Amino acid sequence: MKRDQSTEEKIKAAAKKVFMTKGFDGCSVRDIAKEVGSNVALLNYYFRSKEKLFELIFEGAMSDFLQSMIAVFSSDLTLKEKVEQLIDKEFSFFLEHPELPMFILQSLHQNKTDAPMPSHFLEPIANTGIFEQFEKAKAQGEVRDISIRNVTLLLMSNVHYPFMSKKLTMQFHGITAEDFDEDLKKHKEIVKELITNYLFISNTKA
Amino acid sequence: MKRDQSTEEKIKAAAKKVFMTKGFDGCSVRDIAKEVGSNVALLNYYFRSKEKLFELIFEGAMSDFLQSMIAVFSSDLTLKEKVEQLIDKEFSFFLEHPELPMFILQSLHQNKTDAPMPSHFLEPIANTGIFEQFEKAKAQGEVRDISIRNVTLLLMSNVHYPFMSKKLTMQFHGITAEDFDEDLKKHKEIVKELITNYLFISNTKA
DNA sequence: CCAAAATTTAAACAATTGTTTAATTATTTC
DNA sequence: GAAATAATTAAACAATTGTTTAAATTTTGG
Repeated sequence: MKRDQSTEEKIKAAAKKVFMTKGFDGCSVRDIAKEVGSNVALLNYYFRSKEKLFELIFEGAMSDFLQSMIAVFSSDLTLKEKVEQLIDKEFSFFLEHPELPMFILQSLHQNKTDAPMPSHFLEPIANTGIFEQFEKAKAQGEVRDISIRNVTLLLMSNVHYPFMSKKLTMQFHGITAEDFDEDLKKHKEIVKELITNYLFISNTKA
Repeated sequence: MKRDQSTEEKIKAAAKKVFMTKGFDGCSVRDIAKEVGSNVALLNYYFRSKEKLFELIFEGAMSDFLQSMIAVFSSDLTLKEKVEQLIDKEFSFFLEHPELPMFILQSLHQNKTDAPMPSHFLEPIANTGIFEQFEKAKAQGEVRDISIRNVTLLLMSNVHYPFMSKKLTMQFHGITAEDFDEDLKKHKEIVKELITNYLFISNTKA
């Protein structure tokens, strides 16, 4: 029977921190144990292996990653408002979890998780009816003729990439982290205007 | 004295392939040796250590990464033409080196290379006069009032990210690699229109 | 309070890591 | 062609890897 709930949670928190910053290959189980302040064997006592622990962390991260979209989509707003809100919400979310995009994409890239994305991640998004709302707006000529997949790629590019490219951008321009954060704010506003201007046909409210 | 130039090159090629796909932490020197078809000791005979070998590969990758920009910038085109050409060229370049953006950003992210970007990477770009051309166009009202850093972030986001997000996007939409490649082509055209429309004030040719 | 169960630990496991050594093979040089 | 040099190899190095074992400690339940 569980004696102390917080031990398992402490390990998960430590694993999340370490995996997120160093990646699966970039850390050892002893790194995580040190972060917890306890023994290596404890990790395998609660979670059966480094891989199992990672999968757990990854799933949680993926969940967070997608969750931030759902609230916006299931609200009662126009499509244009949803796009604007999505950009706002995603930016403030990633400001608090700046390592998330890199962690997700890198883990997928190196097949650290082979399974296809579980439907319990994707169904909630589909269930918001956002796709139907988009197709309807397109049919009514409120929205440019563009596939939802290309809209997604456009949004993700402009929302995820900046948080992955901090080091590159700072080195490229020779600027400080503070400078970069300023650019980030500006970028958000640019992207909002850029994308809504492009997507939505003027003189109608979608 | 060198007996066979191609041995050193074969190791570099193998190291590039392995590092690019698996990352520094994701592979062992024996993985590379196996790819070469020879002994581990040979790697340290030509390059002193795994780290030194990696730094060499990384620098080459970064050089390629930036090189693709320079040709466009130093050409004799209008700013708008340069932006359009840059997007075209970058896309065809990354179609041939799709792992490059992920490799660069991931390596920087995990401080696999600590050194700041050497000036011999950045100076050639500055020497093309692209920055001056941009500021001039801005002063003449041909270009929207936006910083060059934000333009860069915009371009990089839309050009680099798609190649990093292939797995995520495929899983997210449940599509095949062929589907994704189609989306990529479309994305390029969208981005070209999107960005030029946004940057350049209409009824003038920048 | 005491046995049983759950938790935590230290220690050891074999396998793998990057690197080095020393011996072998191939090439160059005169 | 023989001595010298360069290239390549197999083997071993100590350190680190993920995992397991078995003992110690703590908590639980009667």
